[in-house]
Amino acid sequence: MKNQKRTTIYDIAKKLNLNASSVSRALSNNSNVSEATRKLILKTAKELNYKQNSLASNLRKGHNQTIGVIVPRINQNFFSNIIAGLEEVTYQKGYNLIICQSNESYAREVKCVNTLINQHVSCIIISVSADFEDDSHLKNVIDQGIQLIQFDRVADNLETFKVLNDNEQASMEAVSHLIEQGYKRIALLEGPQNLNIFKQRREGYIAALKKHDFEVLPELMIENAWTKELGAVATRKLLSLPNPPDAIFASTSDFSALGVLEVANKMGVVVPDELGICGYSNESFTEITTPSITTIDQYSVSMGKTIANLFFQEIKPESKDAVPKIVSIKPKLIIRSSTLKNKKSRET
Amino acid sequence: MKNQKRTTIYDIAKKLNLNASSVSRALSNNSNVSEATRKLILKTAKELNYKQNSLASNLRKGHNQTIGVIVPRINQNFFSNIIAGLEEVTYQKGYNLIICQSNESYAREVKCVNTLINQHVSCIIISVSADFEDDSHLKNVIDQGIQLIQFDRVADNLETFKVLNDNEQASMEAVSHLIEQGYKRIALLEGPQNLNIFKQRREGYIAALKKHDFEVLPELMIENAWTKELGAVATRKLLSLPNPPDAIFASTSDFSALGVLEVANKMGVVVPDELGICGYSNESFTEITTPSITTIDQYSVSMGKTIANLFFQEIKPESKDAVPKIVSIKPKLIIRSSTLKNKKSRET
DNA sequence: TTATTATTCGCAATCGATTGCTGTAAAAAT
DNA sequence: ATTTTTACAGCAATCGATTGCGAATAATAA
Repeated sequence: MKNQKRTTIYDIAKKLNLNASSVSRALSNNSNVSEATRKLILKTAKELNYKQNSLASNLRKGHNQTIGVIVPRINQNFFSNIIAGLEEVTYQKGYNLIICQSNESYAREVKCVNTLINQHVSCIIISVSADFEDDSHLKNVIDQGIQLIQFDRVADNLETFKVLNDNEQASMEAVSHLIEQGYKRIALLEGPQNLNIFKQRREGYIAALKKHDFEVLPELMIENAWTKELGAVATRKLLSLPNPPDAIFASTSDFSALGVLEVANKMGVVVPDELGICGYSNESFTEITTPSITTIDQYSVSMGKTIANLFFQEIKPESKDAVPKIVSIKPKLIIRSSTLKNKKSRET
Repeated sequence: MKNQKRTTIYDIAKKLNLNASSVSRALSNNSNVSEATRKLILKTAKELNYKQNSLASNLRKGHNQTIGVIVPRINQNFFSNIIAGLEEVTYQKGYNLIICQSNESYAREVKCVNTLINQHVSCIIISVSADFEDDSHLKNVIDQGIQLIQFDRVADNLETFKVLNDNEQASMEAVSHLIEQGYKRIALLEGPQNLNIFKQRREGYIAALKKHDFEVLPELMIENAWTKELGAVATRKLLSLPNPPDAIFASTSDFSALGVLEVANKMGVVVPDELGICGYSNESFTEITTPSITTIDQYSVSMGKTIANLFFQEIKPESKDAVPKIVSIKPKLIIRSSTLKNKKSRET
């Protein structure tokens, strides 16, 4: 209870008339210690309630069983699942996570990176913030000899390990699905275009339209609509067009899709008959709205595990020259009521 | 890019023909360095891309700007919000968080605690796991001179700082609300009773019943029903009783309340007319179910901030003898459609 | 000009654990 | 019985930053 100093290997050594080096060896299971003294050391270590000082150990050994993680927001489903997945794997390997959130701020992201560099983490896993500006801070990570893994939102030009969702493919599938359901004018709610993921989703949208010989109409593409509120605003605007859309693909998030749904319900626009809605992320609530919302699952927990395994299997063993690798995970379209225009005809 | 050694204060010192101590002083803004040399040092530090080694610094200074957090599950709404709140405050104070999840396992919780002790964190913030056994590992934290703050699920007998929800009060209000709405037979879905929070919620339930001269019926109290699936199972059992309940308080979580709702909908039991439902936690989905679910908001993000502030304001300034303090936060009953039996009569 | 004070900087110990090297004693081989 | 090998433990340097103390220089006062 007192703030007295913690017991060190020297305390143990002194008590046993040994040298600290022997204590260290005994505790780290190195050879060069007789079985008798090892047992003695372990016993007194327990008696004195010895706890290793990882700071000293890591300083001396020059490396750290710690991985830094930087995400925009910890309490966003996708990211908290990623972290859960990461933690699952890293824990088993005896590694710890230091977690930071950038709060979608570039300045703060830079600070987080620097803190983690100072901590001598052995790897930084990052998904960049929304107002991402340039990648000099990430370059710095590499320069300092720290492994870097980017996921989901990445700096495209930087050659690092990356774990990505195939956003374009997923987006294309979603829009194709809408087209197949018979929707004719499909609107797109977009996120900030400085983030690669939103660019890709836009491209998937365009690709799907072109593939089916649909026109790409700029007035149906609304930028920066990635909260529930902004989704609602965008929907009101879209539905009041002279020629309104009959489907909305909220490529930004399920939250904006929820905004769309609420406005539609309020305005008496029947979903899915008069308006199809598709979200992105498979947030838990999409399953239980009325109607339930079609969305895209990103396998976030398993993505977290993938990232961690990438580190342990590919990067760590030969930290000298692991070739940066891009792992692409194909998200899955989850089809629910909000886009099943043909449901009735099928059911009968 | 190379794995060459990082620049240290010695490198800077050598380049400028100075001593490392001066470099250290310059970088830490201590006095005893002339303005000229300080500027020179800062300049070359930037040139050489110097990054402090926090391991060395913390080892020498004997303390660590790091706080450890242990939660059962990172990707559970309540906990990820707590963490977000914590991070918000600690970041501003220049502190880092090391986050671990116990996965509801006591053994793993103990390991997490030990890791954090080894890391010499200055504080451990914990919500104990579901199969919590005894508090010796937490006592150990205190013995090692590390501050301990428990929140939500706490070891009652251990005198530490605690930040709690007033579960009993909240539970009582919820049940009272049900009674006022005219429900006559109110069932309770309970969590594991070795966790204080569930005990308190049970007591609130009983207190409310007694207050309104209702009988406490053991057959209406179902233990261990804290997932959606278990909630559904419990509901089926309850509704098939000869004298079934007309309201269910899922005191464990909104997820079990959701299970209740789905079973009711499936069985054609009208909510809220024939069955009232109240959950716990104010998960985001409770707002958008049909009908929306009455629940209890725990102010999780602000609770996280409260915890962090407790550390910085009360504990840190005088680490010698801060008197353990219990902060109780009153959760808020959020009344929604699932318990508004009187809605129609009111509206007319 | 000399004495005193204030600045600025270097020296060296320290935080706690690790590890290559050396020395000694015991065990094994000759 | 002597030599060689092995096992075990100690010595001391090291990781990088911090800090009390003292020395040297510059600035100020007398």
